[in-house]
Amino acid sequence: MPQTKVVSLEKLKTACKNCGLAKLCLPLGLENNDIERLDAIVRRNRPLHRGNHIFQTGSSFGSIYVVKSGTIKSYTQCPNGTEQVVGFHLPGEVVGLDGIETGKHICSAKALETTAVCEVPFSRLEELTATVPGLQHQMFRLMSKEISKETGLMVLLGKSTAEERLAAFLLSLSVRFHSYGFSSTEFNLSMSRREIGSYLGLALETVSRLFTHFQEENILEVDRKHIKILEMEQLFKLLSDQNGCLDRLQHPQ
Amino acid sequence: MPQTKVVSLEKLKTACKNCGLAKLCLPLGLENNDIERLDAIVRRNRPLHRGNHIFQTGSSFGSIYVVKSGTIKSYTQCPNGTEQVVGFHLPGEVVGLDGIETGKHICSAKALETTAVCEVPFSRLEELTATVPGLQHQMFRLMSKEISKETGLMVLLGKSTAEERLAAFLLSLSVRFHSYGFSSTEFNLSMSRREIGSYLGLALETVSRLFTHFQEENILEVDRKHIKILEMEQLFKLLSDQNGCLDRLQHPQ
DNA sequence: CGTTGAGTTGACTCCTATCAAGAAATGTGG
DNA sequence: CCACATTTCTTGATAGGAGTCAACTCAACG
Repeated sequence: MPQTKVVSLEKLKTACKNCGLAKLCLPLGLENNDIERLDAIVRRNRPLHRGNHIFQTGSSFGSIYVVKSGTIKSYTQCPNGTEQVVGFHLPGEVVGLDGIETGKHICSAKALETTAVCEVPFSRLEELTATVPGLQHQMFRLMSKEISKETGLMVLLGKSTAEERLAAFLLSLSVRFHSYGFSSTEFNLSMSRREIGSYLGLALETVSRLFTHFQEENILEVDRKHIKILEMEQLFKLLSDQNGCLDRLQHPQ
Repeated sequence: MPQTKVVSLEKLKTACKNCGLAKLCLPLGLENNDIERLDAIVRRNRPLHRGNHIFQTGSSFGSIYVVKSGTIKSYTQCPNGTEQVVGFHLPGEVVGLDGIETGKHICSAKALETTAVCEVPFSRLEELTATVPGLQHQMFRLMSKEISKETGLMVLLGKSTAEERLAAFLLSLSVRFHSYGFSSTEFNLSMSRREIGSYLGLALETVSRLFTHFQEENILEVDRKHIKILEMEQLFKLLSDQNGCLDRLQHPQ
């Protein structure tokens, strides 16, 4: 049935694109009906507005989420009230893997702007990974990637200066935007200076100063939330001088 | 066959204990022959001496490793020569999950003292997880735990003072030793001040000063590598003041 | 018994947090 | 649509925590 075949290939693309799990199934050469099975378990909820939560610390874990558009911030609330940002999740990236172990989420996740996510019920995903050849391995890979990020983070937060941290952050965003088809040199930050600072272990004032500093050096063009990278090479140089371990900080998934 | 049953239960304990994957199979109530299958794929290599590598950055990934005794340090080498310690792995803990994603290890792992590890060939483990009910979920949990550690690390490295970092480190060791049956208040550090500093994002001099400081405050008794915790409560207090997000920094697995 | 590496301690410097005030943007309600 | 309130961002001044440099002690080891 050649016609079915063609239809299925189309389905693959659209289904994967829609469910946001493209990275999960595309490299596999999944069977057509496997794609459909994967597609079938995905819930497409209505878009989140700025400030809406996907889940909160302590809430019971049931699904993982794939960002389709917008930005998700994951964070924890420290007892003294301050929040610690632990991740920004751009389109194509996965949120919620922290909850598998205990069955409860150990951080909260909220939308920084209007954001669409796909919900993948985890128990149903596990049924699939147990039966669809190769899908299990893809899940292991996905989680391994998250674990690898830790290495880059330790270098960044342990050894690097404020300048290096912001450079690494901007390059990370650049690469991730690019991999999803956006410009790698011009984009809008959906997070505040404070949130960037929290993520990078810096005070918001330091982040602000660095933006103006990078602008003075003609490395960036900054207009509030709008960023234009003028000298990508300069940003890279800021990293490679001290450490080159930052490559794996946050690659696209 | 009641007798077989008893033997198998014994086997469960010894097999799990030997292979170091106790945490992986014990909570499952695995079938007897499943235990044997898990046990069968584990390779028991000869003990490592201080300085021996399990794997190095860039080497191809084939197995994960479970520490049976001793300590493994995982680290990356920065271009400028300095090393960044990214983890210390105590008995019962797993090393090497970083390699799944790319098929190459992104850090090196070496023994800090005489150390015994079990090697679990990953492709064979994957065959098992695909067929043994529940084992897949345990693997997901194990990896989720590693991902969760990231959250604690970000708080620790992003927001905490030197004092808080060392307190968190010592408490983490304490809990992990305790969970494996060792004393929670008295133990030997297998890593140097420099390595602790690298892991915590501090200079070795700072670590040294903090040890003497803690000793002056009668929180610790320090004799070179030997540590005795006198005031566990004081250590906890150092954390809870600023942040209580550090619980999950490094729990036993 | 000299050599080597690890650890301690002191003096000094510098990066970045903190405090503070003003500017710009965003949101709100009449 | 405008005035007011609120938040975000910027910029400056100051202070403190931890890094760096350096000298010394101590233990390990051949």
